[in-house]
Amino acid sequence: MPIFLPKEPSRKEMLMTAVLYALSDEIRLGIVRQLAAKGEQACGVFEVDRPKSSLSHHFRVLRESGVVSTRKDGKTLLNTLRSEDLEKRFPGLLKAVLKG
Amino acid sequence: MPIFLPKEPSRKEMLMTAVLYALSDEIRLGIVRQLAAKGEQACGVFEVDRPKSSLSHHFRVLRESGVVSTRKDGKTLLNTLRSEDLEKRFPGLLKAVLKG
DNA sequence: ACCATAGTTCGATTTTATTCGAACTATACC
DNA sequence: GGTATAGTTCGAATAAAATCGAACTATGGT
Repeated sequence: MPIFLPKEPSRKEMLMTAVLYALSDEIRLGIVRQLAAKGEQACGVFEVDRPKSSLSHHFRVLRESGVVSTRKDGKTLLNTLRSEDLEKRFPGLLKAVLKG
Repeated sequence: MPIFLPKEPSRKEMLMTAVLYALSDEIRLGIVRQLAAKGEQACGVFEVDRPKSSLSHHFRVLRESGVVSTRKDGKTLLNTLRSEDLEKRFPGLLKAVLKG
């Protein structure tokens, strides 16, 4: 089977509850904060006390909710925060979450 | 056993992840929206397609995270959104959630 | 071709949440 | 005291999430 990155929802498809749920976990929130601080990052750079299969699960939750976008770049997957989409869809939300 | 309303966290004790989690459920988010729109409300006025034991569970999650405060008034429990505490602790968050 | 690296997917297990009925507490009213 | 109302608590069942190792895909380098 080929690798399928789960389809990322369009801006309009983003659900408030799904976004809040994705952000309601310490690990995922940590990832989001780091993406906000450092910009595009590969999955592997996150120092999380979990095996990569677990990390991969958390990235999937972030992607499926629309919080993070992922693109392939050679051997690695580069993740970005969908700040602009989030801001358009849920104005002020991401900023408030990142502040806290 | 006496009825214990779970202790509501102080402003400082509120956790971002717990608040986001509490808000990440359609039923609870509906309750929060209605409280925001109509102010203090008894548990019973919410028209939710769930038995009262389930509703009670959702109110508990809202209370324990700090989103809602509950006071007794005779026979009923009156719930309020802790808007001010939330705004102080997580500026902009509640407003952004209610907009979406 | 071979090996290493990056990350996903699968499958099984464990943990955590939700759900609901039934029993309970507390208050109000007659 | 008895009855009704409001909502909680308990306990058990179900559902959903998280966790992790092992197998896998894809790419890059030698």
